[in-house]
Amino acid sequence: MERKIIVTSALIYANAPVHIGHLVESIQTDVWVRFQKANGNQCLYFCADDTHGTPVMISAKKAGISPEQLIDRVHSQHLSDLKEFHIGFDNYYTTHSPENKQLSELFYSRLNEKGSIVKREVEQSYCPKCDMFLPDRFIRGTCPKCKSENQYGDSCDSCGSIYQSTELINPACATCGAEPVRKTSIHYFFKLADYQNQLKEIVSAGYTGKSVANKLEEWFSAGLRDWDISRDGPYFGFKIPGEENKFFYVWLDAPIGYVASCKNYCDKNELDFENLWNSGDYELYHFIGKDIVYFHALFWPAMLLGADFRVADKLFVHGFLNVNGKKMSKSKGTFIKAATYLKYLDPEFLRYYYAAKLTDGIEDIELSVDDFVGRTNSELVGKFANLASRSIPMLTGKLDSTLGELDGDGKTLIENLTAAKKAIMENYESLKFSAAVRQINALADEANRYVEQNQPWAMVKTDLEKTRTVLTAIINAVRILTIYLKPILPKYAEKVEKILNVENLKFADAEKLLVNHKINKFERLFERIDKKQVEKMIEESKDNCQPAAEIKNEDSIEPIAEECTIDDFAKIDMRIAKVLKAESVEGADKLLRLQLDLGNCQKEVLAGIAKAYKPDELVGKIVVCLANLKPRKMKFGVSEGMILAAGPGGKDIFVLSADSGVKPGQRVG
RNA sequence: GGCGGCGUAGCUCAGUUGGUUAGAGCAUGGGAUUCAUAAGCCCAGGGUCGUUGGUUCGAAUCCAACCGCCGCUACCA
Repeated sequence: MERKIIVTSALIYANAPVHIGHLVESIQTDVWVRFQKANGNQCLYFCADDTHGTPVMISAKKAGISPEQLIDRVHSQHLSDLKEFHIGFDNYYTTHSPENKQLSELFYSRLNEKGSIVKREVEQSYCPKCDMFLPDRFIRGTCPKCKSENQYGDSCDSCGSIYQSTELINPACATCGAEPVRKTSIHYFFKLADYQNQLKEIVSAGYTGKSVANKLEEWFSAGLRDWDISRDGPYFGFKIPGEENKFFYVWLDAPIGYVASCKNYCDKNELDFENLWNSGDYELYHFIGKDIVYFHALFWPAMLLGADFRVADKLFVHGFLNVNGKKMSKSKGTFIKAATYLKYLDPEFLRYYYAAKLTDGIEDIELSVDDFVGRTNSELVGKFANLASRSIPMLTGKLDSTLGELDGDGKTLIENLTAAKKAIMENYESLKFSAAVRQINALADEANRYVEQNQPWAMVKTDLEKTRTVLTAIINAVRILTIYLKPILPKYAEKVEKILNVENLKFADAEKLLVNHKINKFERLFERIDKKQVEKMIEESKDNCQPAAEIKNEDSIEPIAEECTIDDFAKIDMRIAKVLKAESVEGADKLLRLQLDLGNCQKEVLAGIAKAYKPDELVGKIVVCLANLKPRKMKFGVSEGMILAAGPGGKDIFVLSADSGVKPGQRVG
């Protein structure tokens, strides 16, 4: 009987590009979804970008664009990267959507009606200059334990200790450098403890695997605390109904994004959302990493329960990715972006490698570069692709491209292959992909041994029809192995289907035989990895690993600022100035020291334009100077004003000038 | 400090309820081949299964302590 299944993988945060760590989960989920589909089940895969919160807001500010522009751009990058890895979403949406807003408000109002929301005053760090509350990650300072400088507000990278941001020595706002103050505000809290008993029931009914359930047991016995679900503005997110400057915390609307993505899909395809999500007709599973178990095993099901939505049947939790025995590292070049990988290597190699490593457990998985290269070349290329390559061209070249029938030995081989189907499918179903890959490899070994024992290359010289019989067995083996690998290698499977002149192989086809059938010309299925490609990829990752938002983009247009009056403008005294002298500043690579003639006075200005202009180019030039700017003491001297310029930065800075005729000292207005 | 997890060949990992000489792939060495993407086949070396005790006829497997790594959490049991 056909199963109906809805699957989600964790939403990807819109602050950075997709990297090979994200891909563990995308690939795990996609393989499982493709397995379900190839097994004749209906399976829908929903995901989205997680777009709200302070980090997105600040990244957008840094890039000089609006958060909406940032998340739009990142959304298309994410989706195209993931699609290149053949992640077959049925819908990849965004949390910044009307559906998500409406659902977030619905969840909130239902939770509120149940009395699960309370208000309470909290005291937090606040940056008076940026005019906003600061999450711990946006406070930097000296670690109170080991005195390392420039550490995050919650923990120290250097000694690993955990502390409160108030304990930091010399705390500073990460964006502007100002010292944060403590400030109180009313926050909304979700009373998680109200749902403790229901959550315990869900867990004991098998919501998670055993090791995660143990972890949850710890949390239960420690007691469930209220969860702070509001943030004060400015905050990029959804406004809390009835509030002017309060927003839902990003983690409130993020998981609702699963539901919103489903809703959006239903609306687009004229399906009944209630039936899909709430009726119980569909099995419902979330794939997540172990870092977000707390949210998905406690907050999220509690929210669903409180808002009268259906809770998922199971949580599938995986571990982290390590590369060469260590956490992914930007300095080592192992923090590899999906886009960088794609420049050098075939996405199916990574799919295969991850599948070969993934189990149903929460252990971290290890990507060892040497192992990756070795395994890809020996298994994917040497066993699977080569099995096709050593049989199919012989049939097309010497035997009219036509398969014959099987003899006794051939039948034995094929029966062994089909007999393994059940166990392989069970391993796919229970997320033991590594076991499935092992089994499939053993079958490929058997098929390669069969080739060796029958020596079609010798036989073809003496007995063509017997050779056809042998090749028919081998090519049927190729076909069955392809079926087994198809969830992992969809593109490879497509190529094989084309060569074998068959359509859309499914698991049900493993019992069928392809006999007396004409096939197409062979094409190479994979190219082996040259280790140099991997080295280049790692080399490139060493430099090129800035978050997407920090990459300057020339055509990004900053949104127009808040309205101001003519009086506001009058405060700003801009004057025409002539550059009398320009010199580089020793020890500073971005600054030039300019001597400006302002008609009745001169000013010395330090301008950050050294990357764009040489000193000589500026001498004699007419520029616009902000003349009444408070002088600022800098490391290299006092700057008495600033000159106006535009552009994204670096080499692309353009100093404003004026048409001929103006005189130094004239006011701009 | 507390709780949890992990520790099997140079590397990546299997090892089902305790049961013959602990397995696979990669890497290494040798051999026979040559259809194939320097692929495939056969053979070999390589492990005190973190350490030490215990339970048992029998332990990689169960128990305890310790060591090492990782995670959560913290002066509160």
